[in-house]
Amino acid sequence: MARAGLTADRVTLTGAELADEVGLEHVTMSAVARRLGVKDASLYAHVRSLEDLRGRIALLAADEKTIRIAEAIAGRAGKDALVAYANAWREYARDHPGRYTATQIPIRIDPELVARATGPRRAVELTYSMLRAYALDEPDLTDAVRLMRSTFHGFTSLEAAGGFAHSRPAEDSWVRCLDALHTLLTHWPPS
Amino acid sequence: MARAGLTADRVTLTGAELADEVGLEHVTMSAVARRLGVKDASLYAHVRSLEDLRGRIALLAADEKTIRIAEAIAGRAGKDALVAYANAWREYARDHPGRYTATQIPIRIDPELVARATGPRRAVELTYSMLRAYALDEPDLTDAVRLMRSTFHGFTSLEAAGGFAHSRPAEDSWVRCLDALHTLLTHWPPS
DNA sequence: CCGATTTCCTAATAACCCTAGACTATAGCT
DNA sequence: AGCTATAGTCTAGGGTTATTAGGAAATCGG
Repeated sequence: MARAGLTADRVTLTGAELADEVGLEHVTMSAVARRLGVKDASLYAHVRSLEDLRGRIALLAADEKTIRIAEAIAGRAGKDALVAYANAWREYARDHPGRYTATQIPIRIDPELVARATGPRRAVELTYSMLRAYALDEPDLTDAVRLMRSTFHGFTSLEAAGGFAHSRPAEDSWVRCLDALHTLLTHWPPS
Repeated sequence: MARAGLTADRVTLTGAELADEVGLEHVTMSAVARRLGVKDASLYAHVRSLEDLRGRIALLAADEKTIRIAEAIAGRAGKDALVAYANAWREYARDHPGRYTATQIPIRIDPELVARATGPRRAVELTYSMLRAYALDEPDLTDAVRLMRSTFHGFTSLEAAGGFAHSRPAEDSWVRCLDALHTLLTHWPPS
């Protein structure tokens, strides 16, 4: 009986792939086990529970998204950086809808694992870096960071849920929203 | 054996209450049936499936949220309306976290039921109304509507997920973001 | 090569979703 | 009041899932 060579990371990755294909809510222990050619019970040697698995998928997604954004904004500043950041965010959500929804659930897993995960923390730090050229001081900077993150998340989330099924292409609105955010940042604090 | 007096609406409402108390993902047919003092199978006379029930909760939430917003912005215009709208949105999400998350899932239920539901459609229309005083023309108006909705949804969603666990109170950033959006709208289109 | 550990399995329990078919309360009709 | 039709509820049961317990086999450190 050859071993399947499971690890926590492989289980997580399989779950993430499944999430992108069939939606996060259909990621079950059974489905992941089936795809890995293994019995359900075997997964519990690597993952504590289904909720734990979902949390790990969320952390994986946060890491991947952070890396993409970091690459996108490297060597850019100002509006250039803003647009690159936002597009990287949106494209990650498009490319990996299941993983992206995983990032929306409150993480309720092993705190030690969360502490070791650099993704979420670095993601916020990157947002601060991206705004550097706008030269904001605290607490304005934090407010601006939160506005950016809220808008990016809200837009991609509503778009994914089919909220923009109107006539006007979502793409056009997206470009316009980025223009607006740039204008806002250059005139911060709002008068 | 007295009848329990079930209806689709009563089942939906019970599910919604449960969602707010224990989270939407823990709303099960069994749990709803238990709360109603009824067997699981009895629910299927009123609701097609669990997914159908979730969809109905989403529609209920959309209706309720729309009503709250409509009351909030009645008789207001300009920034006054903007702030009232946004606060009503955020407070609904705070008061009914389970129902609010239900509104985020793509609705995949009986199209006839969706067509009869006025909530989601009216919600978008209300956003247009709220922006009336800013006197925008299409397609700028649609872009602005989408930006508003994205930001409101994104902020409340991130806040609910614990994304603003920083030092600065989320409330302060919220107020500042609304200032920013108002400034943006008065200078639209962004230069 | 041996003992310890890890990996994976079988087996079992409990919860859950959902269907089919039987039964019963209620409303309308005569 | 009785009869009938409808609709509301239940019992029974099949299938899936999450999770635990304990056993066997592959792997690894010495």
